[in-house]
Amino acid sequence: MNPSTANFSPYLLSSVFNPRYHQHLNHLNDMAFTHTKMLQEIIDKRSIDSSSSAPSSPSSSSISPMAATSNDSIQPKKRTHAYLDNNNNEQQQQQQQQQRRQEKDDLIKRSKIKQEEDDDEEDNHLNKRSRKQSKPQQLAEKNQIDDDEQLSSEEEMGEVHSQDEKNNIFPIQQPPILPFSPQSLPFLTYIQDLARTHNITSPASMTRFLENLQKELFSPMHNVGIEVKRLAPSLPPVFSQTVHHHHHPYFSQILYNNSFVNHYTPPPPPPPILPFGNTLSDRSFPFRLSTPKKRRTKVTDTRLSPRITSKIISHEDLMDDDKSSSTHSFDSTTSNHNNNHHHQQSTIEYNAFQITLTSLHLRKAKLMFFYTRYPSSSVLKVYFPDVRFNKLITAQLVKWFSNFREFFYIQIEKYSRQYLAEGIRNIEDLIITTDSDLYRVLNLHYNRSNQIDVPISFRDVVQSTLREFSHAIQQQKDLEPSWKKSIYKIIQRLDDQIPDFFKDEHWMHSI
DNA sequence: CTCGTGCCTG
DNA sequence: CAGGCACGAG
Repeated sequence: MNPSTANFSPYLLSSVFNPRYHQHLNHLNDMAFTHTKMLQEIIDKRSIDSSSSAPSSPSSSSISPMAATSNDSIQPKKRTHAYLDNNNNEQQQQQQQQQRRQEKDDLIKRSKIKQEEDDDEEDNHLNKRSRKQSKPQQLAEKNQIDDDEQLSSEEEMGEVHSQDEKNNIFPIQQPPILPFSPQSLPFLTYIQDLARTHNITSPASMTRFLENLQKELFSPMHNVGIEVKRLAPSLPPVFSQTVHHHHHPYFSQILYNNSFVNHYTPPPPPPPILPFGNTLSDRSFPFRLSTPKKRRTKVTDTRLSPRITSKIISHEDLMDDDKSSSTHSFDSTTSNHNNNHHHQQSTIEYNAFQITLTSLHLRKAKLMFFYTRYPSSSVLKVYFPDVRFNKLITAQLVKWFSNFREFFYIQIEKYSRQYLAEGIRNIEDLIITTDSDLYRVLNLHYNRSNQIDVPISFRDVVQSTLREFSHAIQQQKDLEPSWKKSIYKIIQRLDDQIPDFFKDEHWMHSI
């Protein structure tokens, strides 16, 4: 709106005034949370092993070793992470950290085995319930449920009769979800540490960092899946199920969509630290993405999110497309060890390509908007040849254009009313030039760097749209329920052919 | 019930 | 821009 904002530096715009900056922080927060949780789990597993093999924590509980350890593994979770958890377990934790460095490899194997045991334990309940849980609105809560079940089954595994423990645990299990609650602040610190560890001093290295981070989030899970299968041919379904459930196109999406890179302020020159990344990728359990989210209230909801979620689950194995029944692929791939080979293959293949839309794709899409406001999904597929399309991706792209349109129409309506208010009577007087405010606003939105040849046809479209809106408003059509629909239809016919160079990847990378 | 769309929210 | 949601077609 205000042309003067164009003079602001991108950094100021995005980091200070742009609310998306907060989203970035939240995403990073979540990532940090996940990582911390993973590390914590490793520590926990370690403590389980050490306590069962060596009497290192004798007095902590008189019940049994198992009960003691399961208790340990729960407490840190409640407090969101171990950094804050300097209570009774301090001694034990120090010990654990030392041991962890020394016997990292050993740990992996053991914890994997341990994981299998865990899965065996919770197989029955979890399996049945999650399958039955086809109701979409519950999927959002699935993570929560998983955690709960995880907790309870761990307890059962240790000692079921510890009702007291459960009671103690519950109140803290309901932590606040506020993005910047005191509890989540440490994660910002944590992510900074991560960045420093990865020697991030420039946006370029930041990119690498994010990429590595993503790999660490992805590949280990699959490696785990494979390895475990090797170790235990009779892997219970629930294990893979858990893995699948927490699959993350979404997560990677976050990594890619975030232009955090652009806003990142390099920290002071960091002292070299141990390669931390390996530790991360060493974890050998299916971590849970318990990203706090608003819970659904409606029961009737069957919308995008749940559906997509289920799609993710079913599609990550067969990225390519729909046709196959989701439930089938899900079950067979997860619970059947005869599929070992297949599973590996799909896993590898899955790791091989990008199933994410990058910010580059976004810019490209915006530029395409100059030509077409209503691209069909088939058109999108043609003009994004480097993208591995699945329903998720398609939905996202479609959503992008939907958002583009929204902005487009909102601006035009705004200016339309403005012009009318300024006393314009004759619609023919509404002429859009490249210098028009409206045009500049739109151009700024879809073509920030101004490095594309905006087709003249776009100017025509803007003008036409403006006139349609003005006309409708003038006629007070805007009082009718869905008066914009008819305008939309008209504008939809004005779509142009998209130039072929949009298909060229090289060209795309040049923008 | 699934799926695609549009609105509107954060 | 992405999440959520209501609605309607199939």
